[in-house]
Amino acid sequence: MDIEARAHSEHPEALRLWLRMLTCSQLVEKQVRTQLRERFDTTLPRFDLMAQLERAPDGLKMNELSRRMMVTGGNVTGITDQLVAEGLVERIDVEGDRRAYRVRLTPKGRKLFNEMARQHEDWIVDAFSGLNEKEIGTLYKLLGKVKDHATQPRQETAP
Amino acid sequence: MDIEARAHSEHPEALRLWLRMLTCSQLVEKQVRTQLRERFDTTLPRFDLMAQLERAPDGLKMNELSRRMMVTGGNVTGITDQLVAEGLVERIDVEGDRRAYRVRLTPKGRKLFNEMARQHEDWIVDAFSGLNEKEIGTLYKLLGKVKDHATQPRQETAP
DNA sequence: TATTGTTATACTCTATAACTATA
DNA sequence: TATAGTTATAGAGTATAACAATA
Repeated sequence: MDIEARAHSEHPEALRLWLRMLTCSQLVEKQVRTQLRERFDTTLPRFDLMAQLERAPDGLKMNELSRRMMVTGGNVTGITDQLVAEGLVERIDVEGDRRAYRVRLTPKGRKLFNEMARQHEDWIVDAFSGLNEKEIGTLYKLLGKVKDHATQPRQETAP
Repeated sequence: MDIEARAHSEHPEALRLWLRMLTCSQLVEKQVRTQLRERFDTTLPRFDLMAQLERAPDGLKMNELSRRMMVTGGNVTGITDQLVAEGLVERIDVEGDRRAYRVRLTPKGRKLFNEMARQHEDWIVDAFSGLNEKEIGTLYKLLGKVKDHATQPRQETAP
């Protein structure tokens, strides 16, 4: 097969799929951003950071937050500073490594996050209410394959 | 049923699905943005605008571009200005309405876009290469239902 | 009056790179 | 030297609102 024609136009389905996925994500994301701003005067990255912490009762180190949020460290510092100033999260010293912190929710932060999360879930359930349970499961499973493939360390050439 | 408990925690699958979809989109989008910057010194909104025009040989009016790109008009003006300055798109007067333009690709813009689109397709095919054809089709169909539901005019109350 | 498009502005989010302190 | 985190900076991306021209 002509090497130049390798993948071109053989898989237009993948392209159409991507454009549709992007549209769906943007639709839902816009809705969530707007609601977070209007109802809680906050932003998606701030909500995301608190959501990460909600699942980690002992808190997370900055580099772990950075990895999970898929943004570089400087940004996490900025968002954390805001949330600390509002008393929603706190920095805890790590024993045995005076360079590192763990960031965790304060009781106030946890309470606020729970309120936000409850409404957030409603918005999301509404956004996906065009699907039945089985379809949601199928979508979840297929996206899992996409994620796994994209997350796996690249190994383009033969072993 | 208790109204407060209406949707809460009854559909955690929708929430998990959304978080996974967001992750997938961000993974692919980050990859695309990086490649567009490194290889073509351009950005995703610029690419998106050109992609919209590529499908409209006669060009699109600003408000139509704004709607399709899901951003407000001022931003479209800014991106269009950049692309006009580089000779990639042009503004054409609309007969019968001296307020409006149509924006369309120049031959130079079309040529460049075709090059970008070919590589873009490779990146996308690679991103979804963890799925087989049937799975891509299923995913496409399910996301179509999500999109249709989110796009339909809201009608929360009874008719 | 309503619509098309532009201008001006402000803010969030982001990556990069230089930096400090500690390991 | 390497790592954890911060600071400083610049640019992308966005929404909002006021504005001009035309319908």
